[in-house]
This record gives sequence, structure tokens and C-alpha cells, in this order.
Amino acid sequence: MDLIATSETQSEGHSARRNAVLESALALLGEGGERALTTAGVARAANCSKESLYKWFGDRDGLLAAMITFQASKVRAEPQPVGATGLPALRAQLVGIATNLLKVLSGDVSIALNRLAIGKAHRDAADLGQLVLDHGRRPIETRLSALLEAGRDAGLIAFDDTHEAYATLYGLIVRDMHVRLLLGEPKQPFSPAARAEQAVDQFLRLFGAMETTGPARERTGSGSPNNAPDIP
Amino acid sequence: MDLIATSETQSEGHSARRNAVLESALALLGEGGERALTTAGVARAANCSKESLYKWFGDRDGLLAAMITFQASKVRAEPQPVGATGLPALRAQLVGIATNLLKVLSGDVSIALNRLAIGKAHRDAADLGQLVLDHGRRPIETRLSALLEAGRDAGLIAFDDTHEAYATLYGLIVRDMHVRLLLGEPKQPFSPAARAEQAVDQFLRLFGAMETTGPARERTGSGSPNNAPDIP
DNA sequence: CGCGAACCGTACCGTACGGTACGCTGCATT
DNA sequence: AATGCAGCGTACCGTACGGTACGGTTCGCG
Repeated sequence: MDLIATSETQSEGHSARRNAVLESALALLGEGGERALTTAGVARAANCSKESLYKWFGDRDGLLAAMITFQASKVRAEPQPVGATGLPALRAQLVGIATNLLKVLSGDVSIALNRLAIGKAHRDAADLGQLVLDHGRRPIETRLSALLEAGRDAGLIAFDDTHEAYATLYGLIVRDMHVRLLLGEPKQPFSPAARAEQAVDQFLRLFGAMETTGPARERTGSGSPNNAPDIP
Repeated sequence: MDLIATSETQSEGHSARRNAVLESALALLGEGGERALTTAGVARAANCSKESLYKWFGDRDGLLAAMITFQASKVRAEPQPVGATGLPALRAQLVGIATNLLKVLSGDVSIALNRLAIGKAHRDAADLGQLVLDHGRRPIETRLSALLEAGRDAGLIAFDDTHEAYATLYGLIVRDMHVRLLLGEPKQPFSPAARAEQAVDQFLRLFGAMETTGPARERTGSGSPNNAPDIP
């Protein structure tokens, strides 16, 4: 389960070979689903021996875990210009992240990996699901949350609970696209950028500090989940 | 794959026995995940023979498909009072459906079934995923869409594209709760009703025909996904 | 009472796949 | 050149599970 350090002084080539194998495995998974991801199949596709697979990854689950972290490492956040401030800048940043999120979630390997993790979520492995959550969701939540709080500190948006605000934004962006894709619905063409802008604008309408006219009517409305909201 | 009519004149008892078996299978799946759902295991749990299983469901996939439709049939929409009109009534109806949706999606069997369908989504069976989509999502979309359009006809809310409005509402309600649950994140306690009210209120803020002051500023903002929205 | 249908329980078969063992090859270091 | 090591390819093993076959039992009907 734990990624055994096959060799303490892991030379560059060592790791490179591993990554090449992981790449093959991801490709295999992407096109054939879990069924295609047999140890023999991976070995064949990567031109390596099963024995080497077990030496490097210890276990089939170890291989899967390595695939997840490897894939996640390829999607690492590209540093974004944090210079300009103001609402347009905030909006642009949010839209950028949202667009990226939509593209990533729609990716074939991401879908396949999520399917894999979900299929084995209950009672198995070192919970690949947790791994996906840690390496996929958490970074995005961190980035978005930081951005949201920066926006709040700048007086551009208003909310009580950062996590709540983040979750709302996430819902506006992704909707149920992810689950539908996971369930195998053929992905229908759409513009991630346009959808991202739309979602961010909706979010800003809900959480913007300056409403159309007058102060925000419901600043805490989406804070703690309490009943009896103020819509009569 | 296709649900073979085992007997044209399926007597009540026949179907009852089948349903009992499906119940056992669902229980088994709910507690043990897919791994526990072996034909032998189901037969043992249901006190029937494997041979009967194959006679009734034709196939393991047939059993899975039957489980999905059976479970869906148990969640059929309870007819709701469509009497009163006006915004409070609309809001109450939406909140009701949203609450129900959240409860259903959080259910153990629902989660297990979705995991199952997702695990086999790519290239397998008669696409259990499609089945889940058809029997799980579509009814909710139908109900919500009808309600939304009724609200629009009554001048309470405004939108161009019904599907867009529905998708936004869905996102606000469910957020990424579903995927997180599917990935195995322990379900943290929350009040479905409160979350439903919160989501519906947010939706009404976005799509309500009567804004705080003056006419809606962005009535078509969430219609067709076009770029260049009106926030400068 | 006799018969047949449905069905339970179990034993059985074939296969697919995770995991291991072994022999051989090519490269690097001395 | 000799030696050792990493790794490839393949053969092999055990098991788990989908699917089938068979004997025994119950129940309803003529």
C-alpha cells in the first residue's frame, strides 16, 4: 500500500521508467476501463515484466495509488498572476480556476481514475477514494478558498463560512456533470470557459458585497444552514 | 441483458419472490459493496438457488439491472399537493423535492448502486449507468422542470432554458456531496431540509422574476451559455 | 394418489487474474 | 574480460467467481 521506496538513492532514470509505466497504465485505463487494467496487461503495454511491477509498486493497489498521485502531479496548479486586484481581477481568477476544473474533470483519464476509485471505495485498498479526494479535490478547495477569502478581505464578496461559499461555487460550476460523466453519459460538447464564466457570475450575484442597489439583503443567507430564511 | 420476461403471466407471488430476492441483494450490496454481491452470496442470503437466480434474471448483469429498477421503483415520487400557487407554494414544492433528493442520494443503497453502475460504466452490461440515469435522474429532472416551468408561467421566476435552470438548481442543491460520498468520504451529519431551503433560496435569488428592487438585472444571464456576460 | 413443475442445495467446470519463480539478456563497473 | 545487477519474458500456481448440471423436496392440480 505504502509506496515502498524501491531504492533509497532513486536515480532519475529509475523514476523516469516508473513514470513511463504509469503513463502506459493510465493510457490503458483510459481506453479500456478497469477491466483492461490487469497486471499482465500493464506489463505488456509498458514492455516490462510483472515482476518489476510488483517490485516497484508492491501490489496492484500500490500501482493504482501511484497512478492517482502521478496523474494528480501532472495537473498541479500552474502559478497564476496574483497581481491585479479588484472585482474584475477576482472574477478572472475564479473563471480561470473554474475553467481548468471543468476541463480536468472532463478528461478521460480523470474520469477513468475516478471510476476506479469509486468502484473500490467501500472496504478496499488504502481507500483510493481518499487519495483522489486528497490529491484532486483538496488542492482545488485550497486554491478557491484562498481566493475567496482574499476577495472577502478586499471587500468584494461577503460570506461567513468559507467552506459553504466554496461548496456553493463548486456546485454552480460542476453541477451534476461529473456524476453524469462517471455514469457513462456521452460527453456533450460545451464550452468550459463559458460555463465557468456563467457560474462565477452567478456566484458573484449571490455573494457579491455590492448588490445592484443598496446593501446586500441576505449576506448571511448562505452562511450557516438555518431554516426560516427571509424570503416570505 | 434485457430483462427477460421469465413468465408472461407473472403471477403476484412470482414477482413477490423476485422482489424479496432483490431486497436481499440490495441489503448485501449495501453492507458489503460490490465484492459481497456474488451470485452464490445472493443465493445464500435470499435462500434460493443460483439456478433460480439465473432463471429469473438471466445473468449477473440482469440481476444488477433488476436491482436498479427495483430500487428506483421504491423511490417513486409521492404525489404532491399541486394546489396552492404563488411564490411560497413554489418555494415549498421545490424545497420538498430538494430535500427528498438529498435524502435519496445520501442513502446507503443508492450510494452502493451508483458505485456499482459507475464501476461498470465503461463498456459493460447494458450500461447500468444509463439505467441509473434513466430511473434516477430523469424523473427528478422531469418533476423539477415541470415545477420550474409552472413557476415561470406564473411569472414567479424567469429563465430561457429550462434545462439550464434545472441544472443550476441541481448544482446548488447537491454540490459535490454526491461524488464525495461515492468516493467514500464519511458522510458528515447535515440537515437535508436546511440545505434544501438554502439552495432553493439561492436559486430564487438568481432566477426570481422580482428582484429586491427593480426588474431583474440579468434575466438571461443563465440562459444560453454565451461569453461576455454583463458584469464589467 | 400420481404427476409434473418450480425450486432449493450443492457439487462441479472453466476461466481470468493476482501474485511468484525462473531463466535469459544487456549494461555498468572494476 | 569477468562479475553482478536490474529487468524482460514467460511459465506457473492458487483462488475466486460466473455459470451449469443434478438430485431431492415441496406444492398444486387432475
